[in-house]
Amino acid sequence: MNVTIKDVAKKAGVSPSTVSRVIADHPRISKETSRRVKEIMEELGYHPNLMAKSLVSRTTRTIAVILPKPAEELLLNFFFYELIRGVLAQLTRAGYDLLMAGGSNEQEELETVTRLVRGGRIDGLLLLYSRSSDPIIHFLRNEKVPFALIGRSLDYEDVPSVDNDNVQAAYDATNHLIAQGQKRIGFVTGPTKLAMTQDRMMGYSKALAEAGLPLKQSWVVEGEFLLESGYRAMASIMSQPEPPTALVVIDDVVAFGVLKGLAELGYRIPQDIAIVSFNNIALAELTMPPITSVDVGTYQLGYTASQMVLRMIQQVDITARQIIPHRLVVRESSLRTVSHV
Amino acid sequence: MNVTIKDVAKKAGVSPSTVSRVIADHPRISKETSRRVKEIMEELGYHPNLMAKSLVSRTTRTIAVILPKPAEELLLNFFFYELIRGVLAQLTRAGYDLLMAGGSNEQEELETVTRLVRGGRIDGLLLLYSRSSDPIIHFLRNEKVPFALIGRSLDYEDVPSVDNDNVQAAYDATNHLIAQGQKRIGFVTGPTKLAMTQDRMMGYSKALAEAGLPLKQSWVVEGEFLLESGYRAMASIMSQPEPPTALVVIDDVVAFGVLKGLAELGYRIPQDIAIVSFNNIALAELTMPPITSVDVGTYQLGYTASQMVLRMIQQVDITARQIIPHRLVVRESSLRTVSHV
DNA sequence: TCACCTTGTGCAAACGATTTACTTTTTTTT
DNA sequence: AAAAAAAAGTAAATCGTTTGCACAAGGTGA
Repeated sequence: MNVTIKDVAKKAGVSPSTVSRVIADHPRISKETSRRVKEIMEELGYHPNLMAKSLVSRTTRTIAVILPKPAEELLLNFFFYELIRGVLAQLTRAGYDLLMAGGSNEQEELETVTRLVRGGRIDGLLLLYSRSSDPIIHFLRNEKVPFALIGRSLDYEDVPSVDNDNVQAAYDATNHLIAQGQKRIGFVTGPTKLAMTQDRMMGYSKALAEAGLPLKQSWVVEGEFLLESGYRAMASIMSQPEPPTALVVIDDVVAFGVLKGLAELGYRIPQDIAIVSFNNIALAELTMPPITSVDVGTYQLGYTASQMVLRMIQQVDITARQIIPHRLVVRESSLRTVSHV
Repeated sequence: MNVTIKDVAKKAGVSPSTVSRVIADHPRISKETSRRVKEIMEELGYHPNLMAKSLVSRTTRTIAVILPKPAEELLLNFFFYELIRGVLAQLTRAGYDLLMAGGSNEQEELETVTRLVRGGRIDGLLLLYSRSSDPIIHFLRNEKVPFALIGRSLDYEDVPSVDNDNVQAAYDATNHLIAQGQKRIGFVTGPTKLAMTQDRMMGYSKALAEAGLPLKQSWVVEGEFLLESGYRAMASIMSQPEPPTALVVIDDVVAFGVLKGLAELGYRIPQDIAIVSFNNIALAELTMPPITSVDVGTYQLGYTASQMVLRMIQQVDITARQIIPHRLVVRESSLRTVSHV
């Protein structure tokens, strides 16, 4: 059996309440008593039972991250890991633990969230994505649980969230291609349910429109955030009579697939097809050729979002949407004139 | 205030104990009562308080993963994510949650573990690495907490763990280079404190010895599991009078750095320097050239280790060491005769 | 009919902390 | 030196469950 607060109290010749106050550094406790009790805690190797503590304090010092749908698939995308790195950094700094949970479908996800929230297992949570008409967001608002979104809610304006200006980001990326003289620019996109996808699509079409360039529906392919998606998209998009000569790709990992697909079809990059993508994961600079990518400050996104949740837990009322700046990192994959190494 | 078991009891006109028994599907409860109580639970949106539950049951359905030292750095290596994917898959399957925690140095790590274990916050845990004379392992054995290691303990024989046969893996990798006619084979290694590093080093030297090839100390460079490590290693290793013509690299990410370093120095791969590395992360096939890598079944490693912990929680006594098979995946980076695409 | 199961339920004591409201002791003020 | 105020500590209630034991009612075998 573990050593409890009573054991410490008995050995120190004081009441449990006193020990509790010593732990909490309560001012009512004399220097001398405090010292003695602490010594005994040390001696007995006492550590407070966190469950008992949570039960009475209604607090757990734990934040949950909900892993969407097929967590396994999702986690194949390094973007999320970089995000989690940021989250973890902020949470450990603040002395919070991170709980990862999920479900295998939307229904199960909601059940998990309900279990954790109603069950009092967590103090707040973080959603790593934002899709339209999400029942989880609805639930969390009703329960008034501190939570923040990475991305933005398509349903509610005032959900605390951390996001990029994805419209502008895609606008910049597309304009970069246009500046390189590209005229036939396609888009390999993600699930259209996601806000991020919709925003980037909008920036893309805005740039095309302003430049007076055509947006052909056959140049736009939808997929998942997976390598295979990009890979498969190439077969279809390049087989049409007049294929694009440049592609905006929703995500680096997808772009890796695009690269692989194009290589197999015998296209050279960037000479035949230029590529720009998003997220700028570490490996974007290691492919051949290195990929031009919009750095969205992924780590910052996670770090800031956690900070937001932590603030909300401290009763700070937040309904803000915070924007993390992006930055186009130009590499070989998008350049018209290239001198190969 | 949340709805408690008492609220349900009152509304159903039964005692809290009865409600508790309904939840647990106790056989002594009548069909009729059970039905009525369940109906009311549904109606009130009742969810049991997990903290109270844990307090009395001394169980949390949570497994912790301890992130070593500078978690931030560590997480730059994709190997760990693949590991965590496996862990997560197993845990969610079994209805367990995953808690991630860590510290910024060995001392803090131990404190975190102590807090979680003594504080009763977790049912078991998983260590993602194994270094020599680790105080955490020592602590966990004393406390008799269910835990498993990925890798193997250098201090104790009987620590439940899941590992590869790293000696054999490195032996195979090195022999592959030898079979390609390589005579001057170097090794870019990881922290020598880790069992994995030591084992691979051994397999490497064994293969060289058997083939009657020299092992020059100046061909062996130690580093971290980081891209920079591999990158920096190249400057020193290639500047010597008789540099190696082939390299065994401890990890794919490090190999990425190696590739980058060699490219900058003007070496061609594999014509000038052949490369073999370990872990076979998804991106190993996307670099230019694609990297020959030993697939160690990373996902399996995580999956199996979690399973082991779960079994131990179910009182199954485990002191076994389980070996996950490895497999050399040959790609361009190691081949002597190459026809470029 | 009686002693004895079986079945269904309730009471109350844990689990290990925190916290409110008191009590006791010491110090200060007048 | 008495009264008031401050300091230090305690007892007991509470958080929301589970569970051992008691008990009532109905059924069974002799």
